[in-house]
Amino acid sequence: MTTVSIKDVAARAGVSPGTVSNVLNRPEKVADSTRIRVESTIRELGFVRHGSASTLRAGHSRTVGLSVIDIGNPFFTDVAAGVEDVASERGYAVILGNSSGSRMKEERNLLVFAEQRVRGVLITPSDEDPGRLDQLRGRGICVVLVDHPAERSDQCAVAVNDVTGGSMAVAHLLEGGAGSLGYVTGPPVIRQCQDRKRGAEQAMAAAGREPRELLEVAMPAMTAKAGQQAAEMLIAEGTLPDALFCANDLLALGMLRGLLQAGVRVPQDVSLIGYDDIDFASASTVSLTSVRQPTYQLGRVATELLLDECDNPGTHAHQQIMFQPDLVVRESTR
Amino acid sequence: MTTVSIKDVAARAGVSPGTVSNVLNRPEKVADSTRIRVESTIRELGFVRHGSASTLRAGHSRTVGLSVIDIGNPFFTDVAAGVEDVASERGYAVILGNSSGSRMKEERNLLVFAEQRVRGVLITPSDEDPGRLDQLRGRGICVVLVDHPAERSDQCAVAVNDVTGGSMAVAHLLEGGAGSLGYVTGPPVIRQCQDRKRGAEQAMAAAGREPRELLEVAMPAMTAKAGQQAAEMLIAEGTLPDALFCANDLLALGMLRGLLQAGVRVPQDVSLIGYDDIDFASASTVSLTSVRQPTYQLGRVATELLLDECDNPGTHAHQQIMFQPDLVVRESTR
DNA sequence: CCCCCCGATTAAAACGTAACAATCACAAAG
DNA sequence: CTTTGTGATTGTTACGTTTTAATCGGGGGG
Repeated sequence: MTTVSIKDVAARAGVSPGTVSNVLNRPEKVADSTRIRVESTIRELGFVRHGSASTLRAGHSRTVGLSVIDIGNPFFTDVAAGVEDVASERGYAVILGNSSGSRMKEERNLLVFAEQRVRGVLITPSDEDPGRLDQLRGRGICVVLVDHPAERSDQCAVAVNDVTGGSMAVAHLLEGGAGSLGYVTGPPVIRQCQDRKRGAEQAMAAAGREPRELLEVAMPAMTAKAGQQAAEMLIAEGTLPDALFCANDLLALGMLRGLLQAGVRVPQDVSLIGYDDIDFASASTVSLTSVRQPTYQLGRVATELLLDECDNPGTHAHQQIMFQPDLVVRESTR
Repeated sequence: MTTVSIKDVAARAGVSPGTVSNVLNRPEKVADSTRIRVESTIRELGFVRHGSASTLRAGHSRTVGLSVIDIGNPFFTDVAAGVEDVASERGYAVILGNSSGSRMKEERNLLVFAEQRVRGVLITPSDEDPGRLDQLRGRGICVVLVDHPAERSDQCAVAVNDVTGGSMAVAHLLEGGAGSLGYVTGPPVIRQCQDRKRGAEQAMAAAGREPRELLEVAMPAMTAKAGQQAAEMLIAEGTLPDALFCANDLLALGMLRGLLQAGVRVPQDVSLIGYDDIDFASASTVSLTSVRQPTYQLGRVATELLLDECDNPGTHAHQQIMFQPDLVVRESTR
């Protein structure tokens, strides 16, 4: 019940609190004999440093905040895995915030990060407003954008080229002999959705097709359920194109199920391509052609940039990194 | 850069720091007129409470720690969603730790929790050793077990009956006319795996079958990849039973893909049942029969118990809650 | 033998907030 | 006019750590 403090350790080991602090933070400053004695006292008493006191005094903590759009999407859990690995290698803890695509929840998470005085924030912003992020930077909290390109050069950002990815997807569908094309997407405010659409249109233009032919179906969520609803809708309306590009794999998997349930064969009747190449894409029975992103790397690199910025504010050079996606062809496309 | 403190707000609003603190923590104690004035000054100056200072002074924080075994498993993201919803309703933030099944990582996460002086910890323990948890309790940190029954009555725990679940699964396979039966599982140290196996054996005994007939295939991980490997192994060895019970849906989905790739028809040749009923279970083309758990509820209830224990240490009565699972029959079983 | 220096250690002063007792203003009761 | 009560506000102290400057104890050079 009574928590043991640095003073208790000091008293027990016969040294001053300052020395215990040194053992904890700059072991090289203290003589080996005392260091060993203090360390064993720490274990003996079960002392655990009071992170808050430490943060208060030091002015910053050993934590970073990670704010993602949908923790239920394997894409983001993979990113989070990369973040966590790098962070824990460097002695940082990760506070994970899930915005669920809601601006309000995102703001609440950022407030928590600010209260906790996290060292830095990794964020996949749910909209384009940079105001909140500048506010954080004004508080001395570094911010790195994840899966989002930087509009400006005074910040770090790690992204994957979604225009290229969209273009690759649709080019592949056209190569397969697609006649009519559809793009199944999420809320249009999401940048990823916009960019992938832009890429899709470019690919159509490059193939001498009229971009406006691309039938857009925007769903309110980017989940498997939404994908299945989209399938039912297209079939009921009789507007089913013979090639479909879904803005992520969850939508595509739902679409796949909806199509098959209605007796539509994939890929014979309809070609289907997803985005992200999540694990389940290859595990679905008609395995899903998809656009792979270096997801785990995205998290790793973003975190490395963030911690570099935190630890070397003087020499740090902002970087805007843009990865390229890969097309992974499987069974769901002709 | 310069952080604005409670004193700055006080000076600007013409009150004492104590009053600002009251506005923040006990608004009812302060006159409406001053409260409004202080609140607007807070907004004007962009003041954000220093969580660490607050925690240091108050002796505890407004955060809870959540330690899960595999954040890549949708089961746990669903649990996490329940946790987060309740926590944020009550003004708590969640620090998420992923143990990846590694005891060392789990310990590191718990250390972070202890350093952060979280108010309480929700944990799906990766093994049966209660030592670390008692240590936390010794520090005044409440602990609630999630998806794990309590061995003792001096703690809260929320679980789902895995013995019943395993039994339901195998009983269903037997009803479908299963001849030979297999159980595809993860590391045997995981309690969930053990309990589901026990249930499976009970169901066999109840049907007059010899429990030892159950072919156990233990994989080192509970992922789709591992499931597919298990399929390849069983097929290569020629020991494929005609009914398979997988310890979770990820294994089952991998198994499904492995079987279909090898030309084994599901459910005609092999009946397949998973566990957890994750979203992807119903989205896979041969939709997966599975054992559904009230996953989101698990997270919600556990968090409610935890916060009750934290906030009313006097009147709190420990509870051990055991939910019952449901069988969800789909296409993958006869 | 004195002085200086060096490494090791310590004392003391913050960091920003919460909580408690003390004070204040003021109105109602006597 | 004094007392009492009440609600609002303030002053002060402590939380546990880090950090800086100060101190200590010797060893070596002069």
